[in-house]
Parts: sequence; C-alpha cells; structure tokens
Amino acid sequence: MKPSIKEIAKRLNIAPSTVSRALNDKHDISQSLKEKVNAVAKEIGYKKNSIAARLVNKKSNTIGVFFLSREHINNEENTGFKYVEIILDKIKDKNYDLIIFSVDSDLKDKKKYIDICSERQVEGAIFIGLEDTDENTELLRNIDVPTVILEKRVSGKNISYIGSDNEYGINLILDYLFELGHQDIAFIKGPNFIECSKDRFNAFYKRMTSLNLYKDSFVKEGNFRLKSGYKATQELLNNDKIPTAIIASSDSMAIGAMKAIEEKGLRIPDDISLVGYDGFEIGAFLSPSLTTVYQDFQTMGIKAVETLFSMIENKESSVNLVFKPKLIERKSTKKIFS
Amino acid sequence: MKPSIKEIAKRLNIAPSTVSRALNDKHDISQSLKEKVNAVAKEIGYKKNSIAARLVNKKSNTIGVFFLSREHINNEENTGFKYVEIILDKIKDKNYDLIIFSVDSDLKDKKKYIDICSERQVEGAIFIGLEDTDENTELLRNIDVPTVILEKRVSGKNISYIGSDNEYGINLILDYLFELGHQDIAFIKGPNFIECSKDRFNAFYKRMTSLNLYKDSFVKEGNFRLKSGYKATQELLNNDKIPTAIIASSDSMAIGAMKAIEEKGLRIPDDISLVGYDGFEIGAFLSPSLTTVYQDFQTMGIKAVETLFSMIENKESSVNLVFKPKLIERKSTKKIFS
DNA sequence: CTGTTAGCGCCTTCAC
DNA sequence: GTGAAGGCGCTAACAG
Repeated sequence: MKPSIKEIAKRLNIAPSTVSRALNDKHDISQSLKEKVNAVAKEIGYKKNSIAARLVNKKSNTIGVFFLSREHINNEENTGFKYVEIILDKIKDKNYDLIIFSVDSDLKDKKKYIDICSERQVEGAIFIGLEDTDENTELLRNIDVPTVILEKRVSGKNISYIGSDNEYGINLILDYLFELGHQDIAFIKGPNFIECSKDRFNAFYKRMTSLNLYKDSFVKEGNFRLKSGYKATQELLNNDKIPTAIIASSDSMAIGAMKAIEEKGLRIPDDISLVGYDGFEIGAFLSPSLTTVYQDFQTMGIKAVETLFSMIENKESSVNLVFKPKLIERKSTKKIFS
Repeated sequence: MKPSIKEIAKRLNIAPSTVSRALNDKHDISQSLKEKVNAVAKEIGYKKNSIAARLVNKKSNTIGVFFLSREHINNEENTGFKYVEIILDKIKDKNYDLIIFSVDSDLKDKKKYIDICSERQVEGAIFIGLEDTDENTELLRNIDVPTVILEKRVSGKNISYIGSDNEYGINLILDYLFELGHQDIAFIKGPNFIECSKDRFNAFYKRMTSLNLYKDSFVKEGNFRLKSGYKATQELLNNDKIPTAIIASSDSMAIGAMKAIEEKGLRIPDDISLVGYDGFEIGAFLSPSLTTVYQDFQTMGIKAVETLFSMIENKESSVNLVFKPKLIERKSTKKIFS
C-alpha cells in the first residue's frame, strides 16, 4: 500500500487536512509543522496521488494531443512529430501532462476525440494534421474544450487554427520558376485527405490554369513519402513530353524524385529543375542541394501551445494564425534556355 | 456543470450505483434498464469522468513514456519518435492512455521520473534513449513500476531492456570493409552520453586496436545530426592522411559526410567509401545510395509494448532482448585497389 | 435485479 | 494555526 496523507497524519498525530495544507505550502500553517510534515513525507516515501487531487480540484491538468496516424501518413520526416516535439518542450514549464493519441479511421467508429477529451477531463486539445473530412470539421466545430488545430481550417468558438499559407508558398515557387523561364512545370501532389496538400495543389492549378499552362499529364499524386515521389516522377518522365521543372509538395517526395531523375540519366538542375516543400534541414545536404519552401514548424508549434494556454488560462477567444512560408533557393533549380 | 451519474439516476428515479452498473454493462442489470440508462445518458450528453473512476478502481490506465529531449539529441530522423509512433500504434487496442514526457537535465533537478510515475499512478513506463549517467542507472534500477528501457542497459527487478547489438553491428561493417580491402578507416562517433553511441565506438576501437589499425586522428565526434557529420568529415579530410573509408555512427551524420566529401572534390565510393548506421529508408534514395546497418525499430518498439504489458498484466518478470542489426550493402562502398 | 452504504485520497470549507 | 466534517464522481460490497 502506498503511503497516503493519512499515514503522515497518524505518525505526527495531526489531522489529514493539516497535512494536506502543509504539503501544499499554504500560508496558514506554521513553518515548523511544514518542515516536520515534509520530513515524514520524505521518510516514508509519500507521493501525492494526483488522481485524487484532480478529482477534488476538478482540474485534470492534462492536455490532449491528437495526430494523424502512421497508417495514413508517415513521411520519413514526420511533420506531426516535429510538432509534438516542440509542444512537449514548450509545455515543460507548465504543470500539465500531455496525453497523446494517434487518430485513424478505426478510432472514429469507437471513440470520438470529443469523447476522449470529455472523459479525460482534458483542459485543452491540439490536433495535428487531422484528416480533412466534413465529419471531422463538424465534430470539431462544436468542441467544448479550448482547442488548437494545426494545418486544417476549422472555425468555432473554442477552436483556434494555426497554419501556413500554402497558396502563398506555391506561388513563391511558381514566381521563381517563371522567372527562370520554366513553363512546363509538373506537380507531385500529396494525398487528398490532407487539407494542406489540397491547398497546395489548388494553388498550383489556379495559377497555371490562369496562364494557360496547366496540363493534367504533368500532375501525379503521392502520399508525402519518399517512394511515392520516386514513382510519381518515374511516371512523369515516361511521358512523351517531359517537364522542365518539377514541384514536389513535400521534401521527402522531392528526394524520391531526385532518385528517379538520376536513374533516368537526367541531371538536376541542368536537364530538369526540382523544388521541394517543407524546408527540412536535410535539403541543404543533398546533392544538388534542394530548392524548397521553408515552413517554420518551430514557431507554429510554439504558437500552438501559447495560443492554447491563453485560451485555457486567460479565457481568451480563439484566433486564426496563418504563417507565410519562405522560398529557399538552392542548387536544384536553374534558368532555362529554350 | 457536466452531467454526472447522479443526474441520470435522478431522472430515472433509480440509484446512482445502478446507473453505474448499467453504464458499465454489468450482467446483473436488466436489458431494458440498460437501454433506458443509455438513452438518458446520451440525451443529456453524459460522459464518464475517468478521473473519478480511476480513483475508486485504483487503476490509472496510463503508461508513461519518457524520452531524451531535443536539446540533447535531435537528429533529423528522430529515433525516439520512431519508437513513440510505434508504441502509440501498438497501444491503441489496449484501453490505456499514454502520457509523454521529454527528459532533460532540467527535469532532473525538479521532478524525478520516478516521482512522476508515482504521482500519476502510472502502471508502466517506457524510457527511450535515456542519457547514460550513473544517476539514471541507479534511479531506474529501483523503479517500482513495470518498466521497459530502450537502448540503455539497466537491469533490475521491474525493468526490461530492449536494444540492439551495437558491437555486432559495427563488426558487420568492419568485416565488410576489410573484405573490400580497407584498412584506413575513420569513425564518426555519436555523443558520449548516449550508451549506444559509446557501444559503437568501443566496438570499433576494440576491433581496430586488436588489428593494430586504430588511429586517434581518424576518430571524430558528432551529435548524430547532419551538420555534425559534415563538420567531422571536413576535419577528417583536412588531415595529411585521408582514410579510404568512413563509418558514421548514424545515417544522418553519414549524409552530412557525403556533403563534405563531395565539396572536397572526392567521389563516393571511388575515392572514399562511406557507411552509415540506422538503416533509415532515405539511405536508399541518396546518390550514391548509402551502405548502412539496419536496425529494426519497428520490431523493437512493438516488443517494448508487448514486454511492458506482459509485465503489467501477466506479472511476468523482466527480460533483456537484444536484436541483431543487419548490413545493407548499397553503392557508397567499394573495393579498394592499393 | 436494484438500492443502500461506504470509501478511493485528497482538499476546502468552517469551526475552534 | 489546527481539527472535524463533508464531498469531488464513481464503484464495490452487501442487502434485500
């Protein structure tokens, strides 16, 4: 049996409530008693049962993190985990526990996220890369606990959205490629059930169509992973007409693309220019180094936590934060001479 | 006020305990009553307060995951998160919550992991990539909750160890390089406070020394990250005598090394052979593709969860599982002609 | 089958 | 300053 507050009380011949107050360093307890209580607590190895404390305080001190599971999307450089890492780090100074759930369609049938939040008495929730379905949107819109969602636009009383401006990012790339003289530009999109991947493709489609440059055969779909970028590029290069530039909507897919291009005996950037998306550190180390769009995951993760806590603690209302990504020009892109 | 069990009881004019039993689908409650209770529960949006349930049941249904934080080690391909991902996935069918903590030296001063486990009434713990200090070893040896530790050998009544045979892995590489005729072999070690990185270096040192091939100037230290591999290799290549092969004790550092080698105007594998360690998927997509040692993180992560639950649920005793890594021969290594 | 009672471990009134 | 009493929301034990 683990020692409880009663045990300490008995040993000191005082009331349990007094022990509780001493342990919690309340000001109506004499210093000497506090010391005695703490000494005994230490001696018998007393540790507060946070479950009991949470029950009486009606405060769970936990926040829930939900992110899209590996079955659906698991790029080598898992974006979701980048966030988790930052969130964990940022939350350390707060006295909150973080319970983490991976989300997939199985879960939907069993327990809704909302139920989990409710049962666990979670005080705040963060969703990362949630699948973009109407059902999810509807579910979250009415969530009754302060919530931050990353990379999927949902608005509601208790829900803040933090994301990156994907249309802006894609146009950054297109502006740059046009400037270099490219017109035959291929696009490797991400999976359709991820909002940001839809956004990126839509931005590409919109801009290219408006310029009469869009071609269906120059668009392939991947799943953000290395191999899918590789395969998509193989298909692209088997066309009669080959693009002069390829945009991959993730760095991982761009790396896969590099491999396929190389295997085809083509050179980057001489024969074909390549642009990634994400801005992972590894892009700088590839050969050639990868031109890409940098998203500041660090800042977004930190903002997610700050936003959540200002909603929880200061009762501030929900916000929408959209960050602008930046183009990083490196060696995988080149001016075209035609 | 959230609806409680009492609210349902009142509406139905029955006892709260009856409601509890109905909700928990006990067999001593009539089907009709269960249906009525569930209907009302749904109607008023009742959700069980798991904190209260956990208090009476004296069962927290949570396991704690602790892993080394980003300040100390954060390779692009974060090994720790690979485990977390697998653990999450594996734990989904169990009815357990997972609370996650990142561990750094700050934490040591404030709250010990053991205290956290104790306060949260955690039923099991998993440690990933814990810093290798005597203090940690001692602390964990006496932990009183079923625990699995990955990649750091600690033995104790309640603690299972799961890891990879690093000495074997390094010898796999050395056997292979010797076979290719290499003798001037450099080594980029990882940080000393990580046990597996010490093990890898020690294995290298032992073997090389025994063959009279060891040279201090051929050893550099990195921190498992891309950039450190890059810098270490730069230093290596500024020596008077240049190695014919480099072993990086992580794939990330190997990628950094590639960059440095290329910048120096040397070719892989013609001028210099390069071997990584980890076996991340990306190695296959680099050019040249990277010869490396593959560690089956997937299996180790799954085993960690299985082991933990057999300790928790079946009261089985602790075990030590050591997995053998495999050599993956790719294009970054080549026979030497001297 | 269902109600009554008691209590999980802690904390917050309210007395004294 | 400290003690006594009550209760957080739920469930198990015992009655009937």
